[in-house]
Amino acid sequence: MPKDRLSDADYEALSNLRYTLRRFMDFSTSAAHQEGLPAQQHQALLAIRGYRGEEAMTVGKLADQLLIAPHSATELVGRLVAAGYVTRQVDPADRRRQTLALTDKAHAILERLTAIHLTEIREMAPRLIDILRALDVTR
Amino acid sequence: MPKDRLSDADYEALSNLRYTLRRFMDFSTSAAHQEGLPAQQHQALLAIRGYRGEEAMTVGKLADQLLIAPHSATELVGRLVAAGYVTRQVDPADRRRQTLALTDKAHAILERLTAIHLTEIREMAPRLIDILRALDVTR
DNA sequence: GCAAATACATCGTAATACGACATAAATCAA
DNA sequence: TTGATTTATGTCGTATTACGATGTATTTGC
Repeated sequence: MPKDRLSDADYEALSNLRYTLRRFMDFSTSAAHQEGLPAQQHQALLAIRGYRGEEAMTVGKLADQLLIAPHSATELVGRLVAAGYVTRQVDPADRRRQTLALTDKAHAILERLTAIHLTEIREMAPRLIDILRALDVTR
Repeated sequence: MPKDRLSDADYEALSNLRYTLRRFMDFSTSAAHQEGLPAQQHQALLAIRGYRGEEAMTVGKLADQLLIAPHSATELVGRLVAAGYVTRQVDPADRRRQTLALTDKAHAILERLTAIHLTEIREMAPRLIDILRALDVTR
């Protein structure tokens, strides 16, 4: 029971959803760049900071969170360490693992970025919910 | 009145939001690839199809929709035309403009992709709305 | 009818995720 | 315990794609 046929309104609503998401992503990328961070590095910092409150993030778990291959996470972390945003140290419990932590510099930047993101999201949310409703209506 | 301070829960909720969005994007990218389409080409087809129901899309308006530079849209359209998904012809009303239209092949693929996207969105929506609520609660 | 603006196009470049491959540590079976 | 397997991370070359710089054609404003 997928449903009848797709209407022009379906395509339009889906297109609008993607446009809204793109604008959010674009806002986010710009905000990160203004803080001197590539978007993916910002996401890495957020994933580390937001990981179940405050558990120990590792390279592999970061890869899971960001939906990238483990070795891509390795490279990303390498850039973050080089830029002074993250420290990496061997996990004593399993010496194959590298635990990651944010530096003060990263905490400061991430706080600013998170604040403006919350503001932006609160502005975007009603529009987003309207679009989701439009898509569900056709159900 | 931005508000007090950011809590662990704020970071976690924002991180969860991004993770949910990434999974949707990842789903979408994979679905497009299974149809032989790079994600950005899929978005272009959707933007052309969904543009206010059925108006004439142009290279420039596509750039606006995709939030890319006009010349990037040119290149993207070039790839779409080469792959047989889009036809491009001079707009008689303004011969600087190129109007874009989908081929039957593109319509067929886009219909399949849109159908499964709607299904996926309906599955994701409740989770998404919960997260948005969590972010607003802290308001 | 000419300057400015608009729309699209071309080419070389840079960023980054990936594939292929490699290393080290932990686990498990005999 | 040792050796095979799995897990976690790392290295290097490559490919994709958006961009900057720049160029051409068309339209518009005065």
